Amino acid sequence: MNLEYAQKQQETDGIKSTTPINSSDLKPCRTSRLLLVNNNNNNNKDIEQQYQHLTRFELDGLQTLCSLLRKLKDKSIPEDLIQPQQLLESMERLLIDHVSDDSQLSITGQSIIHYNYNQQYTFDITNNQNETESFQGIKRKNPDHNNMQQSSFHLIHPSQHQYETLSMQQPTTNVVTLHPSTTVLLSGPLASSNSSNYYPSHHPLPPPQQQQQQQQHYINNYNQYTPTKSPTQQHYQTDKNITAKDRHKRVRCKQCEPCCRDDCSECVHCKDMPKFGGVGKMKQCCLTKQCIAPILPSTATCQVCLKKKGSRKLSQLKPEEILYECERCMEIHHLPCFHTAHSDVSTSEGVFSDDIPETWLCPKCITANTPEPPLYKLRPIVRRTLVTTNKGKNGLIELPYSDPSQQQHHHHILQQQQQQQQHQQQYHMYATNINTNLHYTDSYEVMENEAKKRRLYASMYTTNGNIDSPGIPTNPSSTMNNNLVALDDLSQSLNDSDLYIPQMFAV
DNA sequence: TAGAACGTCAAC
DNA sequence: GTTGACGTTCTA
Ligand SMILES: [Zn+2]
Ligand SMILES: [Zn+2]
Ligand SMILES: [Zn+2]
Ligand SMILES: [Zn+2]
Repeated sequence: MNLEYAQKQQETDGIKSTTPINSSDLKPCRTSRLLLVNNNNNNNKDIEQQYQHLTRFELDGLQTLCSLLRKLKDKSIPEDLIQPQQLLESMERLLIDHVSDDSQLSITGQSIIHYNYNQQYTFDITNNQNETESFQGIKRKNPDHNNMQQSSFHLIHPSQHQYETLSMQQPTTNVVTLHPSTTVLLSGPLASSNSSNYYPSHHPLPPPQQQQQQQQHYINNYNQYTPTKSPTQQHYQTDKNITAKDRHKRVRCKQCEPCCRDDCSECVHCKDMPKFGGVGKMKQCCLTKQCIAPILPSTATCQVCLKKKGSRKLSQLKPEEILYECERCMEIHHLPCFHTAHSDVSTSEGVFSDDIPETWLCPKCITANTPEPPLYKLRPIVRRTLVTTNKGKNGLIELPYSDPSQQQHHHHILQQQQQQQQHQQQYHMYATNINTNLHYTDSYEVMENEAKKRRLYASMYTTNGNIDSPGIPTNPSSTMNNNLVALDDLSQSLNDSDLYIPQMFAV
């Protein structure tokens, strides 16, 4: 079977060389860019029974992902991945199963991401008004294996003021959705897997009638969701509504790996700096130390309660104290404040970003179906992060050698962070924006710490270790078909120039 | 349209 | 007040 797939691939002459990017391969659902699997939820049976075709993007991306992971072998395996080999094999089987998929049939307008809501955990927290409310934390992992560094909390049903537990279920089918975004057009393979990973907090299946309407909507408005130009050429109606004033400034996190670097003294921005003999006209930060996790400034203000973010670190904040900026409408809210102000928006749910801290897609914009702005409309610092993750070949950006003492230092910081997080767990079990606080011990880990990568892998399986893969040998060298890996060598294509990106995306 | 320039803001 | 640099406009 692997051979068959490889042969078909040869017919298409590979991903990188000639496979055209067909706009019809783009799926309308643009917030679902993460790799997820169907589960056992009874509510989803009707969906499960339908065969889900994958797009060319999804297949190409998946194949490239498999290819890259194969090459990495035992390196850089996310710690929350229980059975990486089985996962990889499952992905490769998936490729084979879907090799004959029809891209046209993959456009259904229906979400194929589903969750299990069986398990719920309730916590009592105190909100800004010192009133105690019941929240329910969403967890991605099996509680037994869960630690807070890997879990996330997600807002659901704003009107209900609830957080709900989520647990990925073991897949019963190998249906995977990996929706492309416009950033795909800008980047190489796998861009769709890490461009801007949002994970939905709660996604109840709409009633059939609503589903049909939704589907019809996508069909009727397909062009709206299908870029026919490059992202920088697109113009959206919402452009006029969002002015510069709505664009709240972001500042560097001072914690991510690039932030920890020194100025390189060689890039154009460094050369312009007075300290390197320049005249200081450009006033931009060094190209090699551009932050990949820009945060809201301390002056950011909740639109409802008007409280400022203040100088406290994100890790010190209770969940209800964290400000979130919507990537579409640019509004900034505390979650409870959003509930209060928009209790009418109950048909949709917030979706949180794994890429940019303190960022989400607010229920209002989801309900309003606000189109995703083109990349060039994003704030440069945010755009940079999204593009950089793509530009970095699936996040695996090649980083300069750092001496062991430095690594020890960072490791120390990491340990401190973990202790702090454990302390925090005792009070806020679902407060986990930790994933956005990037700390690292080596160059690979820094990228892995970006939750999008980890979740991409981890979401394939549950953490209970009960992975159903009978008959699948685990020895990669003997069972893994190298034909699947033969298409490219991403690490080979990495070089220093990848670290430099044009101003359009760099600044 | 990409890169240069600069007003202005955030951090210190 | 000073420094760094974000977001936008300007320009070739
Ligand atoms: Zn530099
Ligand atoms: Zn940073
Ligand atoms: Zn507020
Ligand atoms: Zn919004």
